[in-house]
Amino acid sequence: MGNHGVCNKSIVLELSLNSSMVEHNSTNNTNKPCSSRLKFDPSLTLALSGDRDHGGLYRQDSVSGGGSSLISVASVCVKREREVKSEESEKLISTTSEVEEDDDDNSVNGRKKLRLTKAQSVLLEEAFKHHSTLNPQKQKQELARELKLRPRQVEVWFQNRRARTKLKQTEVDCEYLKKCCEVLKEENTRLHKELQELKALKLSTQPPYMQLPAATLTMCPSCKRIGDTTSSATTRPFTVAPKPHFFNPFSNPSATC
DNA sequence: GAAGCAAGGACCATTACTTCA
DNA sequence: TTTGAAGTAATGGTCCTTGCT
Repeated sequence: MGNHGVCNKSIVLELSLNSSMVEHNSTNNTNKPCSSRLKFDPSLTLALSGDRDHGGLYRQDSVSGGGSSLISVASVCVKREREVKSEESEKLISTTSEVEEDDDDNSVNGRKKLRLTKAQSVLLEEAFKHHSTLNPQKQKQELARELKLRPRQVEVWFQNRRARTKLKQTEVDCEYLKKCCEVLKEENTRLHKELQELKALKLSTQPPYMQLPAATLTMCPSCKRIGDTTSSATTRPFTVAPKPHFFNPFSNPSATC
């Protein structure tokens, strides 16, 4: 009953901005790596399952005007038919009767979970180390025969294994980003502190007449001058800087203060 | 060559079952 | 013995590519 999926969504959203996100080396070069899909459509990764009814078959429904359920059910039936056919052929390939007995049990509640043996898991892991995807098809068939499993089971195992790998990597990346964030926060705090100190130092070293409210006397960061002291120094010692020299921190977002 | 369609494969989110503390 | 959490096999949906017509 794990809520891995939900957690994963938020993590993926965070990491979609991170170019270091693990690209699954899709040995099947026909398919795009998953990250390419996630990266540019974070809303998709956040969508709940109910929000996903907008593509493929469902889109066709809206065109035809019929209820989406009708078409989707029909398509599921077609798909199921296809799967049954492939499973039938797979059964012919399968050399063990063990699996077929399980299938009979399945008819009771629709799904019974097979636990892979240690040896099977080890062999699958070994295969996964070599290639994270089953390519070509022959490999799946061979592996299935070797493990005395159905090809579909091998396929599913690889899918789940890839998902697990990705989840682990995502968690690692997430930890790394958290650490980065902490470091940046500390750096930010340090810089703010430093700035305050510099400001205080500046005020204490200025002659008393310079210690006027900032609104009346402001230093221009570009020319480092306070007002126009050269021209009017004799008559008016203190003047507010002319407009171009008046520093407005709000119109200059790059300024730290 | 372009368009439409079906099949197949990969990925994803989710479900449901098993195991274990 | 019960229960909740974690692990994981299995399912269903979507998207994309490929091959055929």
